[in-house]
Amino acid sequence: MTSLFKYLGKFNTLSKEAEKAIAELSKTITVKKNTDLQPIGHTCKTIYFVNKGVARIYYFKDGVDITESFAFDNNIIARVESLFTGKPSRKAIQIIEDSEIVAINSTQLFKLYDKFPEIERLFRLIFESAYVDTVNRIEGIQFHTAEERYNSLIKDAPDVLKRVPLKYVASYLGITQVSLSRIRGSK
Amino acid sequence: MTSLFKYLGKFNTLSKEAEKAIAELSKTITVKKNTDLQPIGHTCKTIYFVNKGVARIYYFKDGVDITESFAFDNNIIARVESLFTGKPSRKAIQIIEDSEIVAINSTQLFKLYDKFPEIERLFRLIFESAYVDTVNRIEGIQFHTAEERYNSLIKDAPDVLKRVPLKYVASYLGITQVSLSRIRGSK
DNA sequence: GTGATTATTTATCATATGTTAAGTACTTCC
DNA sequence: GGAAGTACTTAACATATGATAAATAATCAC
Repeated sequence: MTSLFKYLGKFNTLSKEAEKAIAELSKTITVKKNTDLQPIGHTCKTIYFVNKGVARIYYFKDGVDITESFAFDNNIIARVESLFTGKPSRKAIQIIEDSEIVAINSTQLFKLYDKFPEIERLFRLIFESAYVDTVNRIEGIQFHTAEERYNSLIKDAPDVLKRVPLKYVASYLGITQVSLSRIRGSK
Repeated sequence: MTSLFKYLGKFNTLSKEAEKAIAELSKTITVKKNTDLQPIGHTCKTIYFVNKGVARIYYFKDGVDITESFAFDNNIIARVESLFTGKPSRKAIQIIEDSEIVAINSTQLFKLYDKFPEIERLFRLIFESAYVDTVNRIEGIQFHTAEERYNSLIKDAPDVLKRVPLKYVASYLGITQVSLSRIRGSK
């Protein structure tokens, strides 16, 4: 769980008591590739930290599997549209390669906010940062061609292409797998 | 400023002292149509609340004016990608019709967070909600045709079309104005 | 109110991406 | 290690949206 606290420390410095409180409601699990951590239709009550491995959030649009986002080593992943609303999520979290994951119980975590303002601040800062990433992503989706999007993925996150099946990358980029192959072929 | 506190009250109940503290660093201004509240290149240090009127966030992509988002009566608008990072924003906020705006000094507001955890919580909840909206918007952009996006805009926010020039709506939907006209014409 | 500017529509042609289908390459599992 | 399934590519055709240009409509300034 060391790397979790190293990650959290980048957002806010925590007291020993706060770290202990978070550790108490977290547990490390190893997960086999292709496993769903949480199924579609379930209300999200867990924030996951990818210690080592890869995960993605996905859902079905007209029967087609769509990847919303990826998380690699040392990053957090959660279905915020359910986590923050309490509504069931239409999305699932899937593990893409054999991974080591820290599962943080969000119901209990949110209860800690009253006792530990430093923890509330920590997660405020984490999700503010994620919010900024999401706002920036809209720009990338809306006003770049698929090829430009693919090129900047190669540049910003070359790991994705090595560790994630292309079919998942395609829907993440907002195109079909066939289009992605065409773009790759034209190089 | 009454409607601002009515809006804030939907997210978190505030003590009188907290309300007073927020009121002290806010000021109501009337702004003429087509005015930029804050120019491009400026680091965002203000959160705006639209008391009455319409505002939008926009930027230039290859010389073309792109609308990122709108805010109507009784809503908040801020360039979060600058507000939360401290970096200069490539975006501007423009007033679209003569409006009454409450400007909240964010530098001072963030300082209140230490003294008033209830204010930190309030804005955490506000931006968590905005984050969820943004995540949901990606889905709309990425996997619906321009026509579907236009139809759901009519349905969810008919005001937009009445109060906002179509050229701004087009880039918000991620298409050119000519395409938007074609879609409207085909009905 | 008239002219000038700005907003919107319509038409034509170009192009990126989608759809379907088939073929090849790679994995997995008994 | 061979069969079966899964992942990826390639090709041909269809279609939505972009680009450019020109026409009309609405708004603004004096």
